[in-house]
Amino acid sequence: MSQNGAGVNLETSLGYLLKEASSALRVAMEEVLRPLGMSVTHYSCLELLAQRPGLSNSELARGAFVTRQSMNVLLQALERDGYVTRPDEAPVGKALPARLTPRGRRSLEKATVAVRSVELRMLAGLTETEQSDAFRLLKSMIHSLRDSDDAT
Amino acid sequence: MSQNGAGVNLETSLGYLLKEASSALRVAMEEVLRPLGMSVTHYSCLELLAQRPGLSNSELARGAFVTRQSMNVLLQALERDGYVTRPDEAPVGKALPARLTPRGRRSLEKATVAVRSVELRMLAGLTETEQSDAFRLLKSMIHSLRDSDDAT
DNA sequence: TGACTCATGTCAGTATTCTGACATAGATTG
DNA sequence: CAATCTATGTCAGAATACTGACATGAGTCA
Repeated sequence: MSQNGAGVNLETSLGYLLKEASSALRVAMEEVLRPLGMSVTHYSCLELLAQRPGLSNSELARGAFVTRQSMNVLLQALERDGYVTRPDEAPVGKALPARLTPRGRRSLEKATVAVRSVELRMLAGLTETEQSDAFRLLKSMIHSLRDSDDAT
Repeated sequence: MSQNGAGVNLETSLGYLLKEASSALRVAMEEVLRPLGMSVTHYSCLELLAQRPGLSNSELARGAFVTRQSMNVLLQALERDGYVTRPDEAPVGKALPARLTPRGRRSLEKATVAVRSVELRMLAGLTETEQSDAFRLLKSMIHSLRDSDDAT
């Protein structure tokens, strides 16, 4: 149409499409989590702790793709409300291993069902083969982006 | 490892991987845009206007995946700083068609080059066929997610 | 025509995330 | 052993995006 020479055509840009897909996923997740009074980061934190008990604040932050400062704010709220517990002293270093309380686990159960339904909906039109293709392609993109993060 | 029954295994979840890829892309874009004093949303707005001159605030918001209120704040700043112009009166309805000024176009040029390099890096490990596969698969996921947005 | 619905621009306040900064614990290195 | 580096937790302030709300213009419909 216009200046297509050095531009990034949004219609054909995989980056743009990636952002669009991620946005659609986030919206869909927020939609099903809102009735449970839970944000996406909130859910991510609980899910991470369920699958990898004892993760520290910084590890949770990396797993949820936010800064450790942001995760700290969330974690303190979750601790205050009794969804998560952390020891008063670090067993080693400064990292405090966090764990779900029974209440946290209970809260997560409903959310997991809701999020699972969203993921299934997203994959509805894809065959098993296409799903593993998508997995492999995304892995490759992530790897390429991270690789030369320093070597800029 | 632990409770894999009804859970969403993060290691094998396409949703999680999608979020990871999108996060990596955002980080990489912020990295190259920061020296230009430009945020991702800022760049998205200019790029959208370059490719589709005359888009309204609401249309730009949808294209950049933010609310129209957020885009309005950005757009007013861009207008104040002389990157964008909007007519005082709407030619039809209330929508004000925005356009890049020469200064906005000049500012975008450098950013486009930077972002293009990120996108190329992301696709470095993929063949042409794999890229169109990724495109098709992402399109399918987006469609599936949007389809039943209302029918919840 | 008049009531209704819908999309838009915009203001205000809230919430969330980020950047900057500091102190501390462990590992590395000379 | 001392210096340095890296990672961590945490506080504070700034930036960014969001929800809520209101008024306005255009289309629909009875």
